[in-house]
Amino acid sequence: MARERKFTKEELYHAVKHLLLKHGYDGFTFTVLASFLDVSRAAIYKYYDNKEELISEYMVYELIKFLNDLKAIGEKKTFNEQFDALFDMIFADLSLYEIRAMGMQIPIINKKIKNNKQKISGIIVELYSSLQQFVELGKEEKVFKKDIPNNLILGMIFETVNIPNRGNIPLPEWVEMIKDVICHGLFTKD
Amino acid sequence: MARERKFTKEELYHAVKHLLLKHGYDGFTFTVLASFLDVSRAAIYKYYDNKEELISEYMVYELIKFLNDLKAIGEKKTFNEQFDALFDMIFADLSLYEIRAMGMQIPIINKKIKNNKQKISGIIVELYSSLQQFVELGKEEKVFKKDIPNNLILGMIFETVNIPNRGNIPLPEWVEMIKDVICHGLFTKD
DNA sequence: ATCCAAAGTTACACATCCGTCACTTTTGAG
DNA sequence: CTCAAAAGTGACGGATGTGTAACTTTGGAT
Repeated sequence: MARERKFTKEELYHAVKHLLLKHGYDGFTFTVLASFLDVSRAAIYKYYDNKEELISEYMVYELIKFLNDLKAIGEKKTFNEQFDALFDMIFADLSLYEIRAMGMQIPIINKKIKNNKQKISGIIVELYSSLQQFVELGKEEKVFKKDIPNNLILGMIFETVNIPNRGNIPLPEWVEMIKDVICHGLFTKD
Repeated sequence: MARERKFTKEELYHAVKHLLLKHGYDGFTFTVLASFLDVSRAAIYKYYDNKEELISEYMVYELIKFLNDLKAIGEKKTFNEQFDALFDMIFADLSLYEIRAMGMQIPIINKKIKNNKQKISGIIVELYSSLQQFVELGKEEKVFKKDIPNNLILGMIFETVNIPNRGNIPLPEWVEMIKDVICHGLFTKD
C-alpha cells in the first residue's frame, strides 16, 4: 500500500555512524546524510524532525546492542574468562567511544529527544551496574585489590582503550600488553 | 600614536580557552568571541583572518607554556621526584587535553595556519622526546619494566587523566590512587 | 482500472556564520 | 592644533544549514 523505501533503518544507522565518525557531531547534517544515502534532504524529514532526534535514536539502538553483548559476558563462568572477554569486547570496536562522547552533546530541544536521552542514561546505568557486579566478583575472588574504588577499576579499563598505538603493534599483542600493565602495573616488583 | 586596545593578548587567549571549552571547536565563532570580549566582530578581523588562525596561534602559546613546565621537571634529581612532579603537572589542568584534541581538527586553509600547525607538531615532538628521556631514565633505574614499550607507558599516564572521578574523591587522594594503580596494577600480588 | 496513502522531490523563507569594505573614533608625535 | 596611524564599528553579500509546504511518484488493496 506504499512506495518502496530507498533505505532501510539498518542502512540509515550505518550511514549515521559512518558520517558521525567522519564529520563529527556538528559536521553531521541532513544535507550530508541525504547525499550519502542518495536521497533528497526532505525525505529524511519524513521520519525525523531534526538530527538530534535521529542521532539520539541511533544511540539508543547502538547502546542496546552493546549492553546485550556485555550481558553475554556475564554468562561465562570463571572471572578470568570474563575479564578476557571484556577486554576483547572493548577493543572490538574502538569507534564506539567516540560515538558515545558525541551522544553527550545532543541538546534537548523537544520531548522525543528528552525521552531518548533518558533511555540512553538508563542503558548506561544498566551497563554500569552490570560492570559493577563484574568488579565485585573480581574482588570476592581476591583478584582485584579491595581498596581500589570500583569506578577507578572500570575507568582504567575503559580509558586505556584510547591509548594511541604508535608503532602499530598488532592488535591482539597490544591488547595483551595493556591488560598486563593494568593487572600488574608499570613497575618492576623489586 | 594609536587608540587604546579594548583587550590584551592575554585576555584574548583566556577568552579563547574559556569559549573553546564551553562551546567546542565548531561552536566557537567570532560572533561568540566578540560578544564575550564586548567588541564588534570586525575588530577581531583586524588581528586574525579567521578562527583557524587565532586558535592555532593560541595553541602554540599554550603548548609552549606546557613544554616549559615540563622542562622544569627534568631538572629534579631523582626519578621518583620527577615521577611525582609529572603526575601533579598532568592533573594540574585537565582542560588542556580537551584543548589539545581540538587543535587536531584545525583545517589547514592557508600558509599561516600551516606554519602554526607545524610549530605545534614541533612542540609536541619536543614534548614527546622529553618524556621519552624520562621513561628511559625510569627503565635504567629499573623502576619501569623494560619490556613495556615507551609509548604504552606514556599512554597509560596521559590517558588515566580522563578517568571520571565519580564519587568526587579529593584530587590529591585521587591522583595518589591512580598513580598507585599505574605503578602496581589492579591485581593482588598472589 | 482506479484510488489513496506512503515515499520522495523541488522550492522557498528563515537563520547564522563568514569575510570585507567604507566609515568613525582615539591618541600621540610633530 | 592638526593629522595620520591604529583601533573600532556597522552594514552588506555570499554561503550553508534548517524546517516546511506543495507537489509528484509508486504500488498494493479494492
